[in-house]
Amino acid sequence: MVNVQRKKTKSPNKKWADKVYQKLLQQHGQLHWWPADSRFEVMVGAILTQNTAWSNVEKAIENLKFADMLSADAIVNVSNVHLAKLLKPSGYFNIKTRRLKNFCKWYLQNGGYSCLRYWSTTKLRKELLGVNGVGHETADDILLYAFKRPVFVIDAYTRRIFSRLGCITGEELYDELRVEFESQLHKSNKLYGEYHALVVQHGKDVCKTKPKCNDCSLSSMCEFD
DNA sequence: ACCCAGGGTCATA
DNA sequence: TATGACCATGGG
Repeated sequence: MVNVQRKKTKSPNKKWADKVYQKLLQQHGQLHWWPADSRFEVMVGAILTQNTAWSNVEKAIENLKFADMLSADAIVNVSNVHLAKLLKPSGYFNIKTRRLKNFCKWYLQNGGYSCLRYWSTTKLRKELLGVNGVGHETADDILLYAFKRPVFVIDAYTRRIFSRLGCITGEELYDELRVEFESQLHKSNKLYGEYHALVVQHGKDVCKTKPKCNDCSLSSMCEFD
């Protein structure tokens, strides 16, 4: 008998994800994400919020609502210049015009939510990533908050906060981090949804500055070795 | 005036 | 695989 798989994964209990969640929840409370009136609005918001402050996205979404354009049919049929005007406050309006149309075409071609809801999470993610303008985070936002799939969303705040805590390096590939969080937490779209909301809220409120997190309530948890 | 925000694509090496 | 340029508004 040669070396039996000595693969015990050094630290079986790297359970920092749950501890940090409890801390964040205690500090910020339930946030009830994603803020939107419909699933489709979630999807639109996920695309418009790319590298953009949410306050600016809200203005663009209000424009779409006021113009009665918050539907896939309306978006694919309107001219690019007109759509770009509505999206203007969210920034990158020319690019986002194309991205939003790309997404809506895909959405309609596949029968909309009533058909897509039956797809597996794996297939949905693969197809979403095939839409030009939809990357990992946008796809997972849509999977989690619009399709209610248990998918943990990774964003810049996640990397910043958890690398400061010493839990991760911050250089990991997107899916590596997603799988790491998902492996530590029970598979629940409610949990993942609240968690991501808390991460963003904490990032905006507390861990704003780059260099260090001095006055951070999580700093007491920096002893994970 | 400067920095950043709830990213992603494309060209290049 | 990995780096850099580019996209553009509004608030601090």
